[in-house]
Amino acid sequence: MPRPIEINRDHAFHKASELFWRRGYRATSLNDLLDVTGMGKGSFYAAFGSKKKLFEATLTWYHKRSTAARRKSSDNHRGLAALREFLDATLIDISDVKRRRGCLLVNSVIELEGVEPELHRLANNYLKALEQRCLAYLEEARVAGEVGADLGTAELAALSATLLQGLRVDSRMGHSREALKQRVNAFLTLISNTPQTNRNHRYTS
Amino acid sequence: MPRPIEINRDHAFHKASELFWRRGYRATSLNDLLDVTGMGKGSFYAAFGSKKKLFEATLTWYHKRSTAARRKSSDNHRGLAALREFLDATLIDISDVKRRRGCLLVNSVIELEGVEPELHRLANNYLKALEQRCLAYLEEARVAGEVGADLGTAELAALSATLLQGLRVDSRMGHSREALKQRVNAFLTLISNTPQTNRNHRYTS
DNA sequence: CCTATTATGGACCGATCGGTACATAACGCA
DNA sequence: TGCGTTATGTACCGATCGGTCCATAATAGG
Repeated sequence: MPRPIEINRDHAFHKASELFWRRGYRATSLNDLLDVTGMGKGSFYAAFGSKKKLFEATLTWYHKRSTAARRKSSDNHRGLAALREFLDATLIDISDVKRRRGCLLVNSVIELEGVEPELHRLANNYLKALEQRCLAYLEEARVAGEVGADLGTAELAALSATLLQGLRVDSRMGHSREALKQRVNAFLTLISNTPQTNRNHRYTS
Repeated sequence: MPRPIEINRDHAFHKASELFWRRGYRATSLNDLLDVTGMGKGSFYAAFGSKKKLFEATLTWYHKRSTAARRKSSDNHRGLAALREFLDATLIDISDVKRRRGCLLVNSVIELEGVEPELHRLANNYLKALEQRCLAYLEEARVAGEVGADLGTAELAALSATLLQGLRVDSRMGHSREALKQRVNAFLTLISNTPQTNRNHRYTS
């Protein structure tokens, strides 16, 4: 009886995420979203409710998508190799130097803190999940004896997550993919298996 | 003859920087700036020209100020100790967990890339200067034999800069000062003097 | 065909944006 | 006192914002 639904939500999320990713939440206007999705205003509000709700849905869509991509590429590895695949998969996402878009989650956390609390919280939660992934890989690596650093696994996971966030800022600064890869390599070299004897001292405070 | 100038530009920069720092460039309206500086609209435009120009001036003011603060605290140290003071001084700036403001330069680079090219470029340049400072300290440390990592000094400086940016994202995410300090300590432990023998392998690609 | 239901896009809304113009108040000096 | 200069606040501007409304187009079943 009714006219069938024509909108492709997945396509809309894809297009919207590109826009939010590159220009941020506030700088992306409703008209921009209409242009890029090809929707009319009526359809847009019928389908998504508001710009804010679309952004929430886009964040979730983005997170699921990139999580699936990373999982796929690191599934066949274990320990440090899996961590490396995990980091590399992230680099692919963020290191397009022409677009300089960084990471939608980091961008959102930075832009929206104190301005859009709910949106900030959502992006923040997704971002924190990454540290847990790092932790899982590092625990495997620790057990396998691949980790030589004289540090707790949780500390290493925290450091990895911070590094990952720094890389996303680097991307936004325009650094090349090679530069980012070099940083990842340096980090992995630092934490990989090294002897524990003869260490001079350990910073504590 | 004339009515004396009452504007305190330094005070205005200070107040404006707090606002831009916490809420970003676009989310800070002209009225917000007028409220916080106590200026009238006429005085504001006579003194600063536009919101954009005020932001540029505020960025520069902020950079000079924080550079001076860091220089002061690391001037009496050399090598790795100086790097540590440098990182700690940055933490003091960004790790107020109640305000979660992160770093004005990083926030601006993220928010304004692709939206306000000139402002982005300005913040980007100031941010890149930090890597040079890290490099200088690390070169001193290398000569003094304090660096044990099997990596080039430039690679370490790049990694330090990336870590520093990651810490600023952490701040925006609401991590506590202690959590940030732990990450700094972990990093310094990683790069400080360790034996070079027996290293398994080195990541290259 | 006709009818019911939904998608569509433009007209329109009030609010807010950054910025300008200007009349007025406050002040130092002669 | 009066003059010259500057600060101040408000009225106002056009543009744009997110969001609502509604007349119209499109498409299914009867």
